[in-house]
Amino acid sequence: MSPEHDLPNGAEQRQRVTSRDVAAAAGVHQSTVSRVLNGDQRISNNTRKRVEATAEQLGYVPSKRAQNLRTRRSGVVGVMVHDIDNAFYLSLLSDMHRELSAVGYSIVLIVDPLHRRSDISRMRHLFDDSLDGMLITTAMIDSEIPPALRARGMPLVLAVRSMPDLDVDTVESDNVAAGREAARHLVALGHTDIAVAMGPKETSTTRDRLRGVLDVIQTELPPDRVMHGPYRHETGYAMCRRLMMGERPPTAIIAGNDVMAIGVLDSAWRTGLSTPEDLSVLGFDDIPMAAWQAINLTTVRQDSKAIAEQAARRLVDRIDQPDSPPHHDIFPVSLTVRATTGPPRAKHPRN
Amino acid sequence: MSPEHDLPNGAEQRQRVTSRDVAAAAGVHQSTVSRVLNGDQRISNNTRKRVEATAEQLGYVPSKRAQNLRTRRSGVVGVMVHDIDNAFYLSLLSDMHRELSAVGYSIVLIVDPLHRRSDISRMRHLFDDSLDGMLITTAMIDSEIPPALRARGMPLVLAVRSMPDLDVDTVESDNVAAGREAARHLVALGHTDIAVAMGPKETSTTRDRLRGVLDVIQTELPPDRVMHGPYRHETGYAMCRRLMMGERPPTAIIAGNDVMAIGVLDSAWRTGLSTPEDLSVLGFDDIPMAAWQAINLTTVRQDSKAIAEQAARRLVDRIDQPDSPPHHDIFPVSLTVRATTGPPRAKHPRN
DNA sequence: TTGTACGCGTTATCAG
DNA sequence: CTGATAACGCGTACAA
Repeated sequence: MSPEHDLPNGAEQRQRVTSRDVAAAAGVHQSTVSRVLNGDQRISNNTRKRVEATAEQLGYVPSKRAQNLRTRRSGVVGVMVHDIDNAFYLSLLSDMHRELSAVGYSIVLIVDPLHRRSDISRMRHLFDDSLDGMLITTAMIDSEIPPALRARGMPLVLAVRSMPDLDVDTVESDNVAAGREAARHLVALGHTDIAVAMGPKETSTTRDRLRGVLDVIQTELPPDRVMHGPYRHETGYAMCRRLMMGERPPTAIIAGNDVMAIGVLDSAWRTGLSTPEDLSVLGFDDIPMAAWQAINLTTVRQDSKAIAEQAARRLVDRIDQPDSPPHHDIFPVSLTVRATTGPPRAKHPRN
Repeated sequence: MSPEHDLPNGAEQRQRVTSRDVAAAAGVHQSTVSRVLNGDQRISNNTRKRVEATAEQLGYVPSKRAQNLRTRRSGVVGVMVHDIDNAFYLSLLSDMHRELSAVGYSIVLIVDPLHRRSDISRMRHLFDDSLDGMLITTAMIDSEIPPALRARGMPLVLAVRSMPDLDVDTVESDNVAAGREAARHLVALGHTDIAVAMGPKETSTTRDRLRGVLDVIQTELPPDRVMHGPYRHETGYAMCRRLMMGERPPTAIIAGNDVMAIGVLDSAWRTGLSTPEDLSVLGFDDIPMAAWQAINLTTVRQDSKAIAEQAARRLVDRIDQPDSPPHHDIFPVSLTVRATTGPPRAKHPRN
């Protein structure tokens, strides 16, 4: 970026109005102006009115930069998300924003690329003092950033995904229960050959949902029935292709989340399979799109709004009370049955 | 939020390491530390090494807050978007983030609620000096914020939507051409009764696309064939319902954007209509979802990546050169024909 | 009720 | 090549 241009050139016309200017114009001291604007009670109504009037008239707005330095707070929290193309993370972001801006915080976006490891050196700016706290939705089991931030004393909340080895405020769904619900539903329908097309092994969501599924199935899944990959549409697409082109395609696929499940559906439909007759498909999250007529996906609902709001509240509390013991909030999930799951077709060789 | 707690209580343990601490430990003056970390050339290799070593060892990170005050720059730009549930705005945000963070800027999210007017008093924080610039994607023809920001000398770029009365950097698609492409396609297929289910009247996108459509149709559309509403899925859904339940349903609907078009499709399919036999549907943007098998929407593509990147570059330039003349970039669009448009069914009364 | 004085942690200018 | 010193614009204890 350009260095500071030396003094009175073009750009300098728009000098800011400072509290000193207001003070001079109102015939009081700068500190009085400061007091008035901070609602100090012991200011006479008279001067308060006068100061407020001249401030208004001069169009004075206090310098956030100076306030930040002085108060050692910035009123800004970072929210770490992945490359954003998942409706779940979007509404999460939006809900967090509503909750945080209501209490005076702004949000800066920290994008943790889904594909490549976010090394700590590229994230130096998280360690300057520009943020009052961080909300992290992209934690992996072995992420380096969260422990590093914690060691630095940065107020921190993990949302959606947890880290077993890190004792910080965490807000997530009961993903083991989610996995169980999913598997129970399919087993109850009569499926015996279920494949799982999950997200990355290193995430707590994947690990927990998978554990829930295995709890119910009660038997190890053969290796070709368990796949892992990024939480993306195209991952689901590719996994479904691989599974259904194989020797003995499964009768049901549990996808890592709705976006992947829709990728699975997209692939299935494109190759002429119909759901649920040829294949049952089930996701997690219940993003709005899952309810659309054209998709109509059976899924295990996760309450993203509750998670977002609770995580935001926990962060605000943590900033105010850095030393209180961490909380771990777990929200319930619920199965929503729609049109992509049904009994498997009676057994006979497909031609 | 909590006031500053008086001194040496709990939270104060984690005092920041300052350049003074480093200076003391390295046996130099604080200003030397500053010079080393800013890569000043006239520092002896000897002391440079020593200072860098002790800085590293003490875990020193320069205070952004102090830098901001001193340099009068924050390295933060605001990006104004609507309540985020449109994939188009999401990828826009993500692309802008990539481009801006590459040159050292952070992004703070400003959410302009889609439903209620964002009055200027609720947006006071845009006028403190915490932002180096603003990228606005939510401009309406009569928005108050952009002119107010401009009057204050805030570097400003309008992306996606323009404001005819405001002479600032603007980056948008050729929406008139987009409207023409849409109408030409349907007319060529033989449609003569086309309805438009557009976005808000007060947006340049709506206004321009509608103008393009009328250019081609060459006749005024009857009032019941033109509808306006927020750019949302449910708006498209409701409009389709109203249109198709009426006396003489149209044979084609041009929707304001893809999200609305998908709402239209959702409604049509839910009531048993099939596309394109009973109804042709066409959108704008070409969001990724439009290409999914389950949707397969004919749409006029808008190059959101190019717009995002160009807008980001323009803003960076504007911040560096506040007084250069504004640019107006217009990107071409292109029709993508998929499965939701076709010839109208031969005329006979529906039963 | 208000003015005085100082410091938040840097960057930048001026000496030496 | 490096040290001393002055801002940047505010909040706040202390004095009056």
